[in-house]
Formats: sequence, C-alpha cells, structure tokens
Amino acid sequence: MRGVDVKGGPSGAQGRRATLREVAAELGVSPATVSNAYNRPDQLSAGLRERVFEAAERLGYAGPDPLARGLRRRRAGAIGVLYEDRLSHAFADPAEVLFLRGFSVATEEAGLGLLLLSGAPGAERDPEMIRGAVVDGFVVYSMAEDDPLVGAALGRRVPAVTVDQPEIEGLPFVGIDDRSAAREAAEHLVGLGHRRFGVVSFALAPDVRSGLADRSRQGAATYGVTSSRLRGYAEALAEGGISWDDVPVYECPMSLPEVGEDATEALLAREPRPTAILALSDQLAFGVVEAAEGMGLSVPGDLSVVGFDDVPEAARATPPLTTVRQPHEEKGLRAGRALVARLREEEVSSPSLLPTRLVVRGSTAAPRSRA
Amino acid sequence: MRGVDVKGGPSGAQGRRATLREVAAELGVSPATVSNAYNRPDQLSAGLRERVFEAAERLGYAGPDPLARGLRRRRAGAIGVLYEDRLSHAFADPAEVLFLRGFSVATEEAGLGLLLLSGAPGAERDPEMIRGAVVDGFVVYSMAEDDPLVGAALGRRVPAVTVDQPEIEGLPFVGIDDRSAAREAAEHLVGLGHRRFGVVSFALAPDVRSGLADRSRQGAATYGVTSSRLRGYAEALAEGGISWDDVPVYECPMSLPEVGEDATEALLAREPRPTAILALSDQLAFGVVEAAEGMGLSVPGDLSVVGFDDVPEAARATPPLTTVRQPHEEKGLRAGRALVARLREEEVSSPSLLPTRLVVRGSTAAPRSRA
DNA sequence: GTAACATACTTAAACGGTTTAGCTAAACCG
DNA sequence: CGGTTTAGCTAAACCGTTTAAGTATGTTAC
Repeated sequence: MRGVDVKGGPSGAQGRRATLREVAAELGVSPATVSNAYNRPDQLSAGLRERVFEAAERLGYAGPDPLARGLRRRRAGAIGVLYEDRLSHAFADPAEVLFLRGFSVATEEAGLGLLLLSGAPGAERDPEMIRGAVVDGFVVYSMAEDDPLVGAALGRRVPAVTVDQPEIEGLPFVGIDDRSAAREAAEHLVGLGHRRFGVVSFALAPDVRSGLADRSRQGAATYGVTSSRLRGYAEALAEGGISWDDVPVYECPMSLPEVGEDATEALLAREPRPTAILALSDQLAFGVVEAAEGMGLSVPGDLSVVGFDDVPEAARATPPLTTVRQPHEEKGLRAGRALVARLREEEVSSPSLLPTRLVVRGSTAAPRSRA
Repeated sequence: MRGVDVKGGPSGAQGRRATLREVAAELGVSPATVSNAYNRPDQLSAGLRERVFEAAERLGYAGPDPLARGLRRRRAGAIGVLYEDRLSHAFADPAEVLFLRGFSVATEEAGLGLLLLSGAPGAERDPEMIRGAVVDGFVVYSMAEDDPLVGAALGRRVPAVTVDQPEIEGLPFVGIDDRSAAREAAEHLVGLGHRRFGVVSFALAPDVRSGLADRSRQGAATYGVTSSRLRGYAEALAEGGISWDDVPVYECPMSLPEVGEDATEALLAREPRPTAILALSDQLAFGVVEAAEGMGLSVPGDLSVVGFDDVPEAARATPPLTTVRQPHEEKGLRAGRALVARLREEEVSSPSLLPTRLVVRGSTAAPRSRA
C-alpha cells in the first residue's frame, strides 16, 4: 500500500493541495497515466506506478479528488437519510438509532457512506440542503406525504426508498402494518375490560399542533403512520362497543417522554378519567407512566399503558412496558439493501411489510373498580 | 419557491436527468444565465428567471448537480465522522450516540451534512473509503494514533479535529483529562477500603487481543485514552499502597456488555478474588455486574463496580452505577463547532478539555470481609 | 449630444479528474 | 522478413457547473 504521511509542518494537514496534473508534469508523463496509476494498475509499468506515488507524496497529492472523480464517474459514494426532524431528535429516539444501525450495515456492505440529512437545518425547512446533497440515493424515513423535502428528494431523480411513510407508487417501501399492529394493542386492553381510553398520538400533519385532535383534524392527517394506527385503535374499540368519538386523542409535536407527560396530564384531567392509555411510541409511553405516577396513580393499578416500538428500554422500565414490537434494525437493513439494489439497477422485490407482535408486560392489567 | 414535482410516470423519480446546458438550449439562452437563475437572481430579469424554472421543470432538471457544483466551488457541503469500528457498534453505544447528537447540532447550524464513515467497511480496513469521501473536513473520533485511516484522513489535507484521541500537534482537540478522571474513580474505591482490584479495559492497540494484558503490552499501548486511564488508576492505587503489578488488566476487543462479562469471569476466577472492578466504560461495567450476579456475587456487597461515561442507563440500572460522568453531547458540539470554524478559516481556540466528575451511586461500597 | 452608467446577457476559461481511441515500439510468429 | 500482438503511454473529449470579464442596449447626467 502506498504510505500515507502527514506532511506539511507541525500543523499537519494543510498547505495547497496538488493536483493530478501537477504530479504528471513533475514526472513528465500524461495526466492519464497518473490517473491510471490510481485506477488501473495494469495500464502502466510497475516501476512508473511507484514513481507516481512517490512524486504524489512529495508534492502532497492526496489522490484523486472525490468531487472531480464523482462528477466524471457519476456517482457520489454515499446514501442520504432524510429525517423529518432535527438530527438531535433522531439520536434521542432509540427506535431511530436502531434503524440507523441496521441501515449502516447495508451501507457498509456496499462500501457507501451514510449521509445524515436533517429536515430542519436552520429553523425553516430548507430544500436546498436536499438539492445539494452529494448522494447517489435517498432513504426517506417516516415523513409526511406532502413534505416539500420529500418532493425535493424525489425531484433529484435518484433512486429512493421510503420507510414507514409515505408510500409512493413505484418506490420500494419498507414498513409494518401499522393498522393491525395498533389494533392488536387496543384489543389487548379491551380484552382486559377497559372501557375508558385515551390516546397519546404523534403529530397528524406537519403544521404541528399540540392538544386534543378532533375528528376533522384526524381526517385531514397527512402522516400515514399516525392515521393508520389511530384507525387500528378505533377498529378494535368499535368491536368492543366503544365509540371512537368518546376517545380523546392528544396530539404531540414530538415523540419525547416529556411531551407524553403533558399529554397525559391533559387526558387524565378529563371526566370520566381514562383507565387505559394507548401511546404511539414507547418514548411517549414512558412519559405517560411518569405523569401518572406524578399524579399519584399507579401503573397498572389505576392506569394501564401500552406503548409502541418495543425499544430496549421498554423491558427494563418499571413497570416493564407492554408494547408493540417492531423490528427496527431489520427495517434499516432492508431499506438499505433495497436502495443499494436500486443503485445497481437490480430489480427490487415488492414492498416489504415486516412482522409486529404485541409484547405484554407489566404496564397493563384489568381496570380496578370495574365489575 | 419553485415547485417540485415528481414527474416521469408512476415510478416517480427516474428517467434521464437533464443538464443545465439543455435547459439553456431549450430557452435559447446561455448556460451562465441558467446558472444565475439558481445562484444569483439579481443577474437576470425576473421574467426570464421564471421561464428558466418552468423549462427546468418541463425538462426534468432538478437543479445544479451537487458534484459539479461542488467541484467548481470547491466544497462538498458535508463533514465526515471517522469512527474506529463498524457503525453498527457506534450506534450500539449510548456514549457515541450522545456525541453524534451534539455533533449534529453543529452541522445543522452550519447547514452541512453529516457523513458517517466506518473504519471497517468490508472486513479489512479500507482507506479508499476515506480517500473518496466527499467531505470538507473530518472529525476523528477516538482512534489509534497509528491507525492508517487516520493517516488517510489527514492526508486529505482538509481541516480536521480529533476527539478523545489521538492528540495531534496543530489539530484542534476535544476531550477530557482521562488520567485524572480515572484517578478519581480509583481513589473512591481505595477510600472505601478496597485492596484487591481488577480492571476491565478497552483495547490497548489495534491488533486486538482479548485477555490479560501484561506490563509490556500496557507500555506499548497506542490508544491514548486507554493508557491514560490505566495510568490514572495506577497512580491512585499506588498512593493507596497497592502495586499496579498485582492488578490484573483484562483487555476487551470491544466496549459491549457481553465482552465485559467474559472479562469479569476471568478476573473473578483469580485468587485472591478482587473486591472491586474498574471498567473503562459503562457498557463494560454493565457486563461486569451481570457476570458477578451470574456467579452468585452481589453488587456492591461482594463486588464494587465503577464504570466510565455516565450514560443515561447508568442511573437507571440496578444497582445504579457509580461512574465517571463526562459531557458526551458537549464534546460533539464543541468538536463540530471547532471544525466548522476551521472550515471558515477562523482561528480555533486551544484544545478544549471538558470537565468530568465522579458520580457515586449504588454499585460501590466498602468491601465486606475486611477489617 | 455624448460620456457615464446600469441592466441583461454572453463568452470562455476554469474546477480536477476519467476514459475512449489511438499511436509507437518492442515482442512474437511461422 | 512481413505481419500480428501486446505493453505502455498519450491526446483529447467529457463530466456539469460557476464565474470573471466582456458586450450590447437603454437610461441618465450634464
């Protein structure tokens, strides 16, 4: 391997960068030959190749410029992950981290970089960031259908895959059956005998509101995941003879425990007080438990709580959280592999829906003062 | 804002991408004018600008190609994070995730992308990945001094910042005082009356070994963080009259609980059995506790355990873990800002050492059968 | 009436490589 | 010895932009 040295004085990496052309001139050979030294060793004699590397090092040439090479070869060597919110929120959510974990396996397999793109760079949502991202493809991670950023990404006309939402005709999709997963969660509570529910939900649409969402707001949801899950809950409750109109749905701007706390306080202040709360994520559910206990209610004694995601913390929590398991890491892996396949112009198998499963733990029980 | 549309039939983003030149030809104007429409609105009439966007949309031109633009402007619009190991391990460690979280705040501030680069793409460490990464700068996250990947990154002659290690003359550095932080941890145990110790360590050098590391192996350490912490432990023990030579140091290839378990089993099998174990990370410490309990020992009754990092899980663990707190997120933020400053050719303030603090919780106590 | 100045474009040279086609000289063949 | 290969290198086009330096044309100043 050609050695790598940190030349250029004590301050290390600096100084004018030499170009391939300069190396060629130094040696009195053509640029093509220097290029070949790096890309096609069989196109020149071993001796000359050595001299090229030697001269490169002497001149401080770090090898072909990635931008120039990428331009000519028409590939960037990276995949962009487009995330709804600020990246710092992504890193705060274990579910998202697990997704990235799986995704990174796929990019490593393919020798590609992983470029994280946040939806909210400055404060305003800025499509320029997407338009300028040096990537060969995008994975759109759980965004609203009508998000301008999604439009910008698709407008780039590079391969793309969506995860969770939105589902777009012709694009590979990886996700779960949110509706039936949610349904299972609600059925569990109905089965235990609960009749009074509350729902702690994600945002329904990008024009983030915080507070109770009425029927019309629910109908106008552009976040597919949110509306599918609500529909699943509604179905299960309807089968149990409970009218969805009686179920308060509190919309949270973000999936964080603290936000879930606020929501819960609002829900538990209502009369009649709910005996069970369905949260759209474990993060929110943690906040629900926190708030309930803060109000002197015991979980599951006074209030049953079901989360969604089954992040590792759910099992360790006190009480251990009943929740819907979904394979986050597998989702990332599939999404990554699907995108890589697209990049290679292979055919991608049809949308993959991953399995979910209700995991019953200690945060749910039959309502106390029933019967 | 110019609208973005997903044209090109049902399969969405696809079809030949048009170039700026084609848009220009379509309109009978020069390429420069089209470029100006995107970059300098004041250089052409508003009417023409509109027609440019209209034609662009009609032809399926998504705006200036990032690679070409980047080449011309000499900027990539992203910062690379160079991580020792596979990314999936990075995402498994809460400390690293916190770091990235802080770092992402800085990149968002600057409107830059965040490109994750793993040390181990295929299986072999491949500097090509680094050489080809489309980035304006690197942050080197806790890597060995002599890692060829570090050399490759520095060889790129772009701005760089190192975090934790290595410290390189002339490069901005962000980290903590590992030696005195470790010292404080060991002092705590000595103060409690412990005399027999074991250490569960990170790797000392990239030629990963698993097992007890003797004095010479310790002396040859190229991971600065590891050797500094060991030195800190040694100093504190020496002051307590305990010879470092009597302290077994178990080297772990990775910072994962399972690995810590193996290490602990080996350490606790020795005679005399240690009454206290110092782990170089919380992840390892979790494994230590796990293993001890698996062997029927109680923590802290039979064995005291001190971790390092104070990840959020440490406080929630049973027993709550005594550990050394360091500001991971702040580290990321500082590193990111320092790099951004370098990119802007501002002067960067001197190396920043962040504060640490021993957090005493329930995993440490005085040794039982002493006195 | 003309010098000076905007305005709205255009020209052409970078930016730093890769790649196709081709050229020359030496090696090989029968 | 004439002809075909092969090894080793080069010339020149090309990748898709940006940008400094023009060039017309119309407007303003005096």
